[in-house]
Amino acid sequence: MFVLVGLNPQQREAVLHPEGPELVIAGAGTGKTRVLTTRIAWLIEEQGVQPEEILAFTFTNKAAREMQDRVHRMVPHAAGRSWIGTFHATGVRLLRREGSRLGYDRWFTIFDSDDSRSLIKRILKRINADPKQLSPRAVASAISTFKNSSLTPEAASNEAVSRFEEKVAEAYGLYVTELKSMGAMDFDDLICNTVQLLEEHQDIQERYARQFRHVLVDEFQDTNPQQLVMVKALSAVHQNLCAVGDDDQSIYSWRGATVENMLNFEEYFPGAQVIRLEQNYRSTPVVLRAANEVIAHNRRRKGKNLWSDRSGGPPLELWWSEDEEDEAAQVRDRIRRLLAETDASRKHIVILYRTNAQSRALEDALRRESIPYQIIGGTRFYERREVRDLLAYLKVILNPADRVSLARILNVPRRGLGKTTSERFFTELELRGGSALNLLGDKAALAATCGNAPGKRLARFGETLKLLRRLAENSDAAAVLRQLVKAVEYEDFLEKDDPITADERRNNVAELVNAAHEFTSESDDPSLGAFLESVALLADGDRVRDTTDVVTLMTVHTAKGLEYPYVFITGCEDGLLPHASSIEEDDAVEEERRLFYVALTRAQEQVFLTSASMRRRYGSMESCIPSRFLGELPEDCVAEMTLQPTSLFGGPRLTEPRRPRPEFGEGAPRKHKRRDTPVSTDVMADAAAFLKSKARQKAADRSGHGFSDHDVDQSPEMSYHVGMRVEHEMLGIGIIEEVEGIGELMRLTVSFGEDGRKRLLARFARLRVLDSAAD
DNA sequence: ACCGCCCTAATTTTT
DNA sequence: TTAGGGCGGT
Ligand SMILES: Nc1ncnc2c1ncn2[C@@H]1O[C@H](COP(=O)(O)OP(=O)(O)OP(=O)(O)O)[C@@H](O)[C@H]1O
Repeated sequence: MFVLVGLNPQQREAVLHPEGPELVIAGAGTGKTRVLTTRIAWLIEEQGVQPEEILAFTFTNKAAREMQDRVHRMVPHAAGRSWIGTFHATGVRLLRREGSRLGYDRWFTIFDSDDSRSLIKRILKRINADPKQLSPRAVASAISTFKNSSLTPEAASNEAVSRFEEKVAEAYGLYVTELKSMGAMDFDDLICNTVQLLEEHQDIQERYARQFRHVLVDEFQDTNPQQLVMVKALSAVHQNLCAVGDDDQSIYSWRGATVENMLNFEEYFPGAQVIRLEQNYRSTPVVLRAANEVIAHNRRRKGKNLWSDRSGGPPLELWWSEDEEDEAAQVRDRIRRLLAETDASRKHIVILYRTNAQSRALEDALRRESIPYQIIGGTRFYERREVRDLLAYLKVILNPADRVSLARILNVPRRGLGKTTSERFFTELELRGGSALNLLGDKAALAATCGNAPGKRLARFGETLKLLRRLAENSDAAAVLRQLVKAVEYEDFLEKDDPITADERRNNVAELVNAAHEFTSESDDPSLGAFLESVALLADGDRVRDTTDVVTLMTVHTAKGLEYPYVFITGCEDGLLPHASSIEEDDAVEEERRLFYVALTRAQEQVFLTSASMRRRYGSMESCIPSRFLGELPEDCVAEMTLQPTSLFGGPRLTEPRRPRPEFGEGAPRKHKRRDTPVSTDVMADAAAFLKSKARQKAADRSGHGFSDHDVDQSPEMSYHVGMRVEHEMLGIGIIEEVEGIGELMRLTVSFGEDGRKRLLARFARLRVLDSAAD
């Protein structure tokens, strides 16, 4: 059985599992995905299962494509016939076919989160919600939670205990009705409506459950309750479910995923066989030990026993830096050295971070030195304004009932249809019901509701839409898009709108046209609807190119399931990783730790960790402390490459240096030394000795004070710290509550007793230091 | 209806 | 730092 070659006995057992539910629970890099793929090949090749009798769920479309390709390679005649896709893509596929049973058109519109948000915004305005209390964002996430726990608007309304919750429930109700009336589904609907379809229509459920003799799920730890229902329903007849996952890699609980799906597997699927894989094939033992050690700090977990028979491996390198620019320079220099000194090429290197905002500095550093890179995620291509405008047009062309998209394009490019006209038009439209195209074609009605001149302009706009709609009936997506750009003179609009950015935005338009072309030539359904669907379902991970030789940048979340020889984990600071919003809760910190674990276990050869002592946030500098997770790494796995600069404000040193520091002998123990000596000279000297690189110097110079020793201990503005008693000429005596920024930009929040709190620019405040608070 | 100015709030993570 | 909303002038 050729497909089994090279598998270890446990993997083999998992692949060859005969019938009934099976759970493969195993740590990172143990070959779970490989088992899943091989099992599909084996089922088809050896068990006589037809490719279309197989349903497999992956986390991204790219993973699906890869799985499809690999199965294809192992079993050529199976090409493209199995159902392999994400939960969302599979939901869409079922809903396109059977959605009419729920009252949806075959080409229902898929709302992305942005569309949902605009709809919610409109609804909140309509119900006079205070935008300060009810942000569209919060309501959107509440609605998502409702949907994922299959709570209807009525139920939500009944359960509401506060005025606030009532409003949210009200908005939820309107949102659901509006969506339905527009013939649109949001992301959650793609799952929830599928579940509804299967639950309410036995015949459909039975038909598909009978068809799918085998159901397989990758990354099972990150599925949500609705997805579990979907899996159950679709595997109900044959009960052949193979799920693989790793509870230590559950990192999406914030969007409703629950690891309980996996931990209670045997309860949900009685008689399930559980198989564990313990040999890691990906990483060096050093990386593995580091990862194991860190994750062992989580209390809520079923332990694992991961091992590797690879030998040796370089230690994890830990680089302390001054700020994010400095950090980026270190990363860039280290990459240069990797490329020069090892046989690594750029595509073997990934730079990971917790938040997309962190990519900026890294990107700048790489660009300056012309190291080619790709950024995955962040402000995605399909989120650019010009791209979204055009997509909105396409959505309206396909589905004129989509009022959210219609509202977006009504006056883009500007055609004299401003706020007033827009409001009148939509009020009338909602009053009448029916298609927007009907109203746009009714000149008398338009004139009556919006006035003569605006009415004419609306009618003209309607004509354009109708023309394009007719075109779309028998042309492909690319043709429609090209005609659209011409018809609305979109490029002229870009030029007029802002000549400075016009070029770049025109490029984005060209890129979109290009993407449509590519789609139409590659897809077996080149229609507009199919194109819009592919865009809506596109995941960040899908955009990872692994054929071109470039360094890759992405968030840790996006990196799940991938592997790279060299992994840089940047921003290892408390507040970032673990993220500030998770620090309060133990469970949340554990999820952050899993995130760190995921990051570490992406590495095949070596990990590089960076941690900055200051970081720009919202424009002003804030000091950072090292990530608590760094302290959880086994000492002998880590090599510190730079000295840990102490925060200018005497920030705590969470981790002790791991190596004797030749320059400074043993180094005085200063574990808990802080506050009493805000800026100790020897610490500054330590730092100064290390701050040699040009980038560092430059950054320091720009922020108004270099680390050159002469202004270190005299400059008064550097020695403010929280808890200090100070005197102000006018305001009197106060206590410093907060220190933000450095140098000229340093701002202090000082509490002056009865007189309240003041935020002062340290440079101008002329404060006299009375004394420091005792620790 | 449109434009430009100022203010503010916000960045976790994504299908 | 930046995007989006509110406001007031044209
Ligand atoms: N039996 C084996 N022999 C050699 N290499 C293997 C074997 N099984 C898996 N591998 C390799 O180990 C690496 C990790 O495999 P895979 O991605 O399937 O693991 P995983 O358990 O899904 O990891 P993760 O949970 O981190 O996503 C891959 O490069 C794969 O080719």
